[in-house]
Amino acid sequence: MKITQEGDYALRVVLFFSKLSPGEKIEARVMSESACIPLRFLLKLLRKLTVAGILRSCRGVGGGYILAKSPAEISLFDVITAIDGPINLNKCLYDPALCTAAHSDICEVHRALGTIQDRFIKDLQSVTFEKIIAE
Amino acid sequence: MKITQEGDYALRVVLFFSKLSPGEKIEARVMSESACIPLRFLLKLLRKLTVAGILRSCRGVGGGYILAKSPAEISLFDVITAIDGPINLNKCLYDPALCTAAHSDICEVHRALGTIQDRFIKDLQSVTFEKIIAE
DNA sequence: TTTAAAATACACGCTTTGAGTATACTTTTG
DNA sequence: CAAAAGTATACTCAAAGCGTGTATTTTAAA
Repeated sequence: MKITQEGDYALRVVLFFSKLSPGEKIEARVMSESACIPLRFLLKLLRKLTVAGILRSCRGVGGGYILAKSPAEISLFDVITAIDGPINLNKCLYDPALCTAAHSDICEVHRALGTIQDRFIKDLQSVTFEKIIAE
Repeated sequence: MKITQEGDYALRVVLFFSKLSPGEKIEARVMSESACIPLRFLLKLLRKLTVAGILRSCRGVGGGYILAKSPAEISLFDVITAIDGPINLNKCLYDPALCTAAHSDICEVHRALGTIQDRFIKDLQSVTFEKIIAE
C-alpha cells in the first residue's frame, strides 16, 4: 500500500518543473543531477510523463523537457497514475467479474473499499502542484 | 497501491467470522474449504490475525479459531494492517529523516500526501465489520 | 495413556515486480 | 556531417508476494 520509488521520483520531477518559469526547458541530464535520480531510470520515467501528457519532450541538440500544462492543471493523482498505473485497492474493484465469479460474497467488503477508494482518488486529484508550491 | 491477495483473503475470513453466531468456533480446514483459500497459506494468515488480537486460537482436538472481539470493534484498517503492515504512502511518511536527509525539498509534496493518507486511514477505521454485515 | 486432530514453527521454491543498467537507434541543431 | 539530445528494447539483480512441505506441540477424547 505505497507509492513506488519511481512514483516518488516523478513527484519530485514535476515539483521541480513547477518551480521553473513557465515554458522553461530542462535536459534530463541536468534534472538527473539536481534531483539525484539515476539518468537511465529518469529517462524512462520522463517518457511516461510525456506519454501521459504532463510533459512535452524536444529531441535533438538543445532538446529537453517542458511542462505540457500549467502546475494548476497537474494533480498528485495525474502523476501517480501516469507512473504506477490506475489505483485499485483490490482486483475486484478493477474487474468486478473477478469477485462475482468467485464463490464468495466478499463483495460487501469490496463495496465499502470502493467508497473509500473513490474519496482517496478525489483527494489526490484535489491537490495540484500550483497549490503545493504556493505553500 | 493495492491490498495484497493475503490481505484480501483476510478480509474474507473476518467477514466470515462476523456472520457466525458470537463465540462460534471454526477450524482452519473448514474455513479453507468454504472460502477457497489454500490451507497452508490460510494458517499463516490466521496466525497474523491472532497475533493482532483479532482472532483467538484454540489448539488441540476440537480446536479452531473464534473472534477475539465483536465485529463492531474490528475495522477494515485493523485487518489490513494486521496482514500487510502499516500504511505508508511513501517512505518519508514513515521516517521523515529519509526525506530531510535527502538533498531535496520534495517534502512539500509529502506533506500533502500525509494529509491525504490520514484521511484514508480514518476512512478505513470508520468501516467496521458490524456495519458491513448490516447492509 | 495413547491417539488423532488441531494449531505452530521454520524453511523452501516459484513467480512477479521494482529498480536500475546497457546497447543500439533516431531526431535535430550548428 | 557531427554531436547532443531523446527513444526503444532488452537485460540483470534483488525483494516481495504467494504458496507448499515437514516436523513439532498442544489437547480433547477413546
